[in-house]
Parts: sequence; structure tokens; C-alpha cells
Amino acid sequence: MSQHRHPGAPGRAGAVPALPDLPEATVARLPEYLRALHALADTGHETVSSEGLANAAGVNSAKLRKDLSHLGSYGTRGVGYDVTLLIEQIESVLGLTQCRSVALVGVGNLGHALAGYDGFASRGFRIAALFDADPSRVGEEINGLVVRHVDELARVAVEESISIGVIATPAPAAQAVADQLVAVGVTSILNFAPCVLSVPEGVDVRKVDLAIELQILSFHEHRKASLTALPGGLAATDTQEAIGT
Amino acid sequence: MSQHRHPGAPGRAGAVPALPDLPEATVARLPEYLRALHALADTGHETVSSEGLANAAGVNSAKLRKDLSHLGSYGTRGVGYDVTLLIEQIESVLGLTQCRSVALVGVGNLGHALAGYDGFASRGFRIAALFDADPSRVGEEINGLVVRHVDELARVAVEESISIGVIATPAPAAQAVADQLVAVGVTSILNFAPCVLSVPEGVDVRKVDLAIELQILSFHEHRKASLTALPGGLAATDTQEAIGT
DNA sequence: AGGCGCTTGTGAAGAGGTGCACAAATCGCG
DNA sequence: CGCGATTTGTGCACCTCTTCACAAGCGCCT
Ligand SMILES: NC(=O)c1ccc[n+]([C@@H]2O[C@H](COP(=O)([O-])OP(=O)(O)OC[C@H]3O[C@@H](n4cnc5c(N)ncnc54)[C@H](O)[C@@H]3O)[C@@H](O)[C@H]2O)c1
Ligand SMILES: NC(=O)c1ccc[n+]([C@@H]2O[C@H](COP(=O)([O-])OP(=O)(O)OC[C@H]3O[C@@H](n4cnc5c(N)ncnc54)[C@H](O)[C@@H]3O)[C@@H](O)[C@H]2O)c1
Repeated sequence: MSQHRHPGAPGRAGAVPALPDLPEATVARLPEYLRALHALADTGHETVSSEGLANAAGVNSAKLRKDLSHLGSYGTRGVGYDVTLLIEQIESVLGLTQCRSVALVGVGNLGHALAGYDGFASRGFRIAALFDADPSRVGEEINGLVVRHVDELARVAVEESISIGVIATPAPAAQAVADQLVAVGVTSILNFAPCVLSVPEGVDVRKVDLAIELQILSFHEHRKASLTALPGGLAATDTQEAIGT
Repeated sequence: MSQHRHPGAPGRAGAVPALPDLPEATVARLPEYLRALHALADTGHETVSSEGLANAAGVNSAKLRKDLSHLGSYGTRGVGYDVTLLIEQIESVLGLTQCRSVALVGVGNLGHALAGYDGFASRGFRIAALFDADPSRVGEEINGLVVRHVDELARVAVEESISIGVIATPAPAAQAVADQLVAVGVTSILNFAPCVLSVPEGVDVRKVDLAIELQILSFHEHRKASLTALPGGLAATDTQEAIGT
């Protein structure tokens, strides 16, 4: 995405932080490895094999090794990976060494749940500010944070050095909110509103849409239903299955 | 996934519903097209070109045409696609013609928001039952639905003919809940708990993990930051960018 | 009726991701 | 010190997905 490839010239090799230029699919899996690694660290494991970690993360072990190989050789053959070292490396690559400040816009039904969620802080994200357009919500305190009016976004964003914006407003307001976020310099947006956002180049948008997830499940349900009409056996094998994200 | 390919023998051609066997990437995009189509229908459009629909859905028009071609030829050359016809076709393929019943397990912070969300019903999903393990929550009424104890799952699942289960419990409880859902015959699960679920073959699991989304954004933020240290211009082009799901 | 412009549907090429299989590397032990 | 057990890192083949480019098809206008 917006990334030019120069096959012959690997983006100024030999620089200080190396900038590995990871495949997107790998980036999407690193957080899963990280979670599994934290769980292993908590249970006292010092090293883990690719097989063990792959199991814990629910992926193929070859895939895991290839993913990790992209960020350098941090494993020991015959032994495995040092859990704490690998955690450090992945967190470094993901840019989690610095705590990132998040602004949440739209403190409604969903916004409340997000604001009260402790899973952000534990992963190195700090919800730094809450915004809403509804005057009756402004001033409300949630989890130690006061809801501010969205007009204050510009000022607060700078004060709190916001780096990620989360949109939890109704869909019709989402584009306007995105524009405001972009205007104050936010270049990463997580969008919960069911709509496509148009943003300038250089701004990353990821979306979470529950209805889409359910519809995908519905399709597979539908397919399974039309399949059970004819095939041989419904022998209950115990192989496990998952769907790629 | 768990789907055998016989290149020479296209899965008993000539059957009644045809069962198009769509690429997974296409299935994931159909709901987006559907949303865009509904928006177009609401604004009075009767037909739409691949270019127009692709724009509304935020994808490449060639990709959209290929996606739609997988479910048959429902466009008219020189004109475009009939909006209502296409809606019907996509809904039919996704299995949305019948309303699917959803069971939500774990009515906490996030569960409350989900239970009160009206975006499900409008997409053909019905939240048919709410469950929690906490006795103090059982009996509570949310959006016209009473929270039941999770032990009643087996009975209620059959009564309400549940086809999709949503897990919004803390991570340590998620696997047990998944097992219970599978035990009562649920073959599609949407998991919000940050953990991997192990399920038998034939059961589909999709997960939504906000921390992962934020970490992916963090990576790109990190990359952009290390990039701005050296390159030529930050010329504000107005091309828009999105990240694949 | 015929031509013209527009749009679909698709072949083909390329890019990216996956998983196997194995050589290379490391550790522990005799 | 050497050997075998173990595990990483990766070359390779395969597969899926994306994107381009264009012929075929359709409607409209003259
Ligand atoms: N609730 C859910 O479980 C759920 C699930 C999936 C998706 N969503 C989506 O998330 C979004 C929020 O859902 P919700 O249930 O919380 O809706 P909600 O109506 O409860 O909350 C929306 C909040 O956004 C505020 N708002 C509106 N316009 C605004 C603006 N311009 N600037 C700032 N704030 C503004 C409103 O005042 C309100 O407080 C919706 O787009 C919805 O489709 C919600
Ligand atoms: N709140 C958020 O915004 C958010 C965001 C992302 C992910 N999550 C994840 O979603 C899950 C729920 O989050 P939350 O904030 O609602 O937590 P919560 O603690 O508020 O709610 C969890 C609920 O699950 C119930 N529960 C526990 N064990 C159960 C069991 N065995 N069977 C049925 N119910 C059970 C609890 O009684 C509680 O009501 C967590 O895994 C969390 O990590 C939450």
C-alpha cells in the first residue's frame, strides 16, 4: 500500500534500525505471537520452539519461522526462541516500545465499552481522550477520563500527542470525524462505523465491522447446510479449523 | 478451508443451486458490496456500474467485476448492474434470505454494547438469547431480552434454533464457552476474547481483536515515523488509501 | 438498420502468501 | 572430542489473489 518496491535497491540497506519492510500478512500475525509469548512468559517458560509457539498462536510452524526470520535470527537451533528476547524484538518492530496515545471519538453504546476496556493499557496503548458531539455527554466521566466536546479535538490532540484515532460514531458522522482527525495530524485510524472512509495518502485506516463478520459466517453456514444434503459421512474428525483474518 | 479441489471434476455441475464455491477473499468483500448497494438503493439508484459500485465499496473495479462474475452474470454490458437484483443475488449467496439467530455469551462491558446494537437486526440477524455465568447478571433485561444463565444454553439453543454464537467473555472462559456452543450444535462462532479457540473440524471461528488492530496500526505508525527522517517531499497528494482486511 | 460509445466478463501475467522438506547449526552426552 | 537428537532458517513449488487489458455484448442515436 502506497509503498514503492525497488527490487534491485532494497531501501538503503545497512541503516541503523534496518527497517525490515515486513510482508503485511506477517505484520498481522506478530501481535498474535506476542500475545502467546506473554502467556508463555507468565507461565514461567524461558524458551519456546517454533512448534510450541505456533501451536499457542494457532498457526503453522513453518509460517511462524518464516515470519520471525523476517525480523532477524533470534532463535537458537536445537533450542528454540528466548521468550523475553523475542517479546522485546517483536514489540520493537511493532513500535510498541513507546506507549501510544489513542483518542476515542463517539462515546455511545460501543464507545463506552471501549473506554472501559482494560485490554488497551495492558498492550501499551493509552486512551488519552474521549470525544463526543452530544452536549449531554460532554463532561461525563468514564474510567477516570472526562468526555470532551469534539470541537476541542485539535487542541487536545496536540496536548496529548495523539497518534491513533478510534471512530465509534454512527456511520453518517464517521467521514467528518475522520477528516477532523486527519486535520490534526492523526495518521492511523481504527473505524467501527460501517462505512468506507476516504483519507489522504499516508493515512492508514483499519475497520472493524461486526455485520460483515456475521455475514461471512452466514455464508459458511449456508454452504455447510447445502453440503450436508449429499456427501458421504459426517465422521466427527477432531482436526481443528480456523478462518484466516 | 477443508474444501477439496478436483480441477477436472467441477463438483457435480448442473445441480440445483449451483453452489458457486467462491474464493474466500470474494466472500469477505460481498458484505461490503451489499452495504454499498443498500445505500444506492436508498438513494433511488436503479442501476450502477462496476466503477460506481467499486468506488462506493472502496475497491478496484476489476476486482469487483471478477467477484461478481463468480456468482453468475447479473450485469448488463453497456449499462451496469441492476441494484435490487444484485442485492437479492448477494443475499442469496450469503445465506441471508433466512434470518439467522445469534446467541451472545458474556453480557459484560462489551456484551452490553453488542446486545443493544441495532445494526444486527437491520442486516438480517436476530439476537435470540443472552447468556452470562454471573448470577447477579442473570435476569437483567437488555433491549427486550432477558439474560439467562449459561447453563440454559443447551435448552434455549434448540428452542431458538441458534446458528451463530458470539463470545464476549473474558479470555480464560472463552474456550469453555466455545466447547459448550459446539456441544449444542453451533457451527459458527464470532470470538471477541483475545485467545485462540480450538474447535472441531466443520466449525468456523472468526475473531475480532482490537488490540491486534491497534498494534498493526502502531507498526505502520512506527514505519512512517522512521521513514519521514529521510525522504524527499511530504507533498500532500490526495490519493486515498486503505488497508486490506 | 447500422454504427458508436459504454460496460461487462475474462484470459493472462504478476505479486504475494503458504507449507513442505531439508541443510545448517546448536546442545547435551557419552 | 565426536555423535546424535533437535530445531532453526530457507529454497522451492504450489496456490490464491490482484490487476491489466481487451474482446464481446448491449443500448442508444442517427
Ligand atoms: N454497539 C455495537 O455493538 C456496535 C457494533 C458494531 C458496530 N457499531 C458501530 O459503531 C458505531 C457506534 O455505535 P453505538 O452503538 O455506540 O452508537 P451510539 O449511537 O450509541 O453512539 C454514537 C455516539 O457518537 C456520538 N456522535 C455522533 N456524531 C458525532 C460526531 N460528529 N462527533 C463525535 N461524536 C459523535 C453520539 O453523540 C453518540 O454518543 C456505529 O457506527 C455502529 O454502527 C456498534
Ligand atoms: N470491552 C471492550 O471494549 C473489549 C474490546 C475488545 C475485546 N474485548 C474482550 O471481550 C471480552 C469481554 O470484555 P468485557 O469488557 O465485556 O469484559 P467484562 O468482564 O465486562 O464482561 C465479561 C462477562 O462475561 C461473563 N462471563 C465470565 N465467564 C463466563 C462464562 N463462562 N460463561 C458466560 N459468561 C461468562 C462475566 O460474568 C461478565 O459479565 C474480553 O475477552 C475482552 O478481552 C473487550
